[in-house]
Amino acid sequence: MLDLKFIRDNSEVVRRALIARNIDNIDLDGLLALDDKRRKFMHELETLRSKKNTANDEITKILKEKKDPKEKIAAMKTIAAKIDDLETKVKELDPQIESVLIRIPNIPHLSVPVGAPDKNKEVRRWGELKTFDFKPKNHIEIAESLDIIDFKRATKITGSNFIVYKKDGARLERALYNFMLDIHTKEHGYTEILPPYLVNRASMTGTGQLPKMEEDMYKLKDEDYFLIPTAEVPVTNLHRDEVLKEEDLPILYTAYTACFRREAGSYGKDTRGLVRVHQFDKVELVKFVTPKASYDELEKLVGNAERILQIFNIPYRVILLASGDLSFASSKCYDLEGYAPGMDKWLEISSCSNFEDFQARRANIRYRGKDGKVNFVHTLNGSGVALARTMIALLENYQTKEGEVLIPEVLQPYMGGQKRITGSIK
RNA sequence: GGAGAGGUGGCUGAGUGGUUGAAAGCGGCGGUCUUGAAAACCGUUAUGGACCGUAAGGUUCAUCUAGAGUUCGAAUCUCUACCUCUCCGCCA
Repeated sequence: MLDLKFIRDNSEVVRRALIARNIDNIDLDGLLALDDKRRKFMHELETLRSKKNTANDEITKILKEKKDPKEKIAAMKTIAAKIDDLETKVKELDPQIESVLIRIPNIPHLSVPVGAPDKNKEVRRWGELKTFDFKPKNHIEIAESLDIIDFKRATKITGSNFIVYKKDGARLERALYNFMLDIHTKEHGYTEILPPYLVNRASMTGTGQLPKMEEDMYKLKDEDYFLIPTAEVPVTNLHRDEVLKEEDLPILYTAYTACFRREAGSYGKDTRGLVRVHQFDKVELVKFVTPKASYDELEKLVGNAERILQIFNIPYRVILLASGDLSFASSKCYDLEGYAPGMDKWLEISSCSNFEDFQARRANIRYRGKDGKVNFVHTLNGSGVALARTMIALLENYQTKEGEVLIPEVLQPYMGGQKRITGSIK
């Protein structure tokens, strides 16, 4: 959420940001008019309240002198009525202002290219595309022939775009997130968190998923709880309504969770296989940092995610997202796209964002500086990395002519020393 | 699910209708002392908004989980919601 005062003082900056994001359903002038109206009421209201407070002090004094304050009290009744009236008016305005304010996205950072997604900029590329002396299969063919993912039965027991991992598929998945968590905690300095997969409305609002994306979330019927679309939500909200200490920053968390997304409206695109599923595993990285450090921390965060792909030797490119492709709460975002030779596609495997104080303001996450002043922290997060699509990249990059899949050396200890997936192992 | 207790500042915790924005302690900051540190002592220390001022600062309003109500006046009384704790029940 942006600061209303900031919007008031920088309305042109906000207007440009909305245009850059190609958002046209925000009535900025309407908001400013409402704000103006509210401030006039507030001024009047505060004057009256001041009068009230003075009069109340006088009544107290009269009572102490054991006299009768009857006249004063009668006079105060009229003022109290006026105050009531104004309070009602302000209370009518507040939700109107709030409903616009909460839908205004974050301002893109100056380094973010302005424009539609075709303005996304590749900032670097790592690794060599693998060449095969046979026609590489896609992950669906591989998974089915090795019997490590059961697409059909997943549809039976739940519905379309769910998957069942089995045998070495399930084992590899488990190895992957264990390995990633170990790298991030032991080598990158993150603290491991295993949060709830259900969160309340305040948490979803705090990180910016609500109210805008409610139709993309799974919601419980009997409680006002949501299935998390990413560990970002519970982990960032860990410090909601808290005042952290500057000397404790940066705080770095990593968490493995399942992620649940309805993907409403995205049917027809990438619906086969593992690319777009309603439930997938992800290891997430979350940072709470001082404003001064946040852009350096973003670069480090991207580096931490890249490290995983480098270890797996998966070729990837780093994409700086243009303003039109930026998620609601983020100021700047890098996507990591890993190459999947079987599909001959670059797949988004990680997304690393700096939210500056946008989430912190919504979720009220602050820190006390060494000078004693309290201010909003900056929050960041990134996937480190998303498992389903990493699984695609691994299966397709590590496949052999014989139809087996080699297990990257670093993962072998996590799979009991096993070196390859042959399909014969139960 | 049943019964009871409770939600107060960065933290612990006092306060049950009238200078209480809120005692005390801890923590933080500044200082005295010290070669330095600790200890001790002294001082200081909520957050947000509006207005005035170049600024230092000043004036003022709000905020004791949230919302509604009673009252001239609410941290304090009433109602509702949410949350926490204790005991009982159920349960992996």
